[in-house]
Amino acid sequence: MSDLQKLKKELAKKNPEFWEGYEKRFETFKLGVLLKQARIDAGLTQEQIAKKLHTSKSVISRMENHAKDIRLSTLEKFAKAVGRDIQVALV
Amino acid sequence: MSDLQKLKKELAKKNPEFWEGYEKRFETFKLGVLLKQARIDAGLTQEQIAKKLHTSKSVISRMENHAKDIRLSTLEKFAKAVGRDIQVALV
DNA sequence: CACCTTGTTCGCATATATGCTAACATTGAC
DNA sequence: GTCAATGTTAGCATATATGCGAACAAGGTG
Repeated sequence: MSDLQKLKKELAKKNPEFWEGYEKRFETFKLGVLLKQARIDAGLTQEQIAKKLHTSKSVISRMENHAKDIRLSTLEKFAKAVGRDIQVALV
Repeated sequence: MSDLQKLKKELAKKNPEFWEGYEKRFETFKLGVLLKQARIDAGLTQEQIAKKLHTSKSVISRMENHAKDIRLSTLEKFAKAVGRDIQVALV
């Protein structure tokens, strides 16, 4: 077991409610960062993307911050708006 | 001939009108094939996966046949059940 | 200071995926 | 032929993402 795993386990014991669902939040975080970075790389603001997709900036913000349970079709729309495409793989 | 080509041919034979608007459905089709192949590679039936995920086989069948608007969390559950994980990239 | 841009969050209505059961088709074994 | 295993589809109820407007916060600029 790695040191990180040991630390997690120890902390989970001391403070269960925080570590409940930790991994899930991390995945969300990662994908959100990916989306945000793609948008910034494209040189666009949330509002500009919103306009491209005929929606509002609040929708874009939510996508970047709560991306875990996003639908593939929604993710694809975002990708197109920043001039990219999505690729899904089972690894 | 690739498996995909074989499958296409088989489907075309069974259901000629399937090819109306084929391109529109191709993305869905591809992901469905990916899921099905992953399941078969893992040596599992739809019902066995259903049991792992505490759900029913009809749900699994629908995932493999209408995968376009699947949620990432749902896709991830499927992946775990076949001993894999998902990877999403913007390309 | 006021003002503007950008981004976030909340509440609500709507759209759609998900989960279930039952019926049905197909294939293979006997 | 019957039977069992596997997969597909349809209808319905429920869960949840999506879309929207408004309010709010932070940062920059005059």
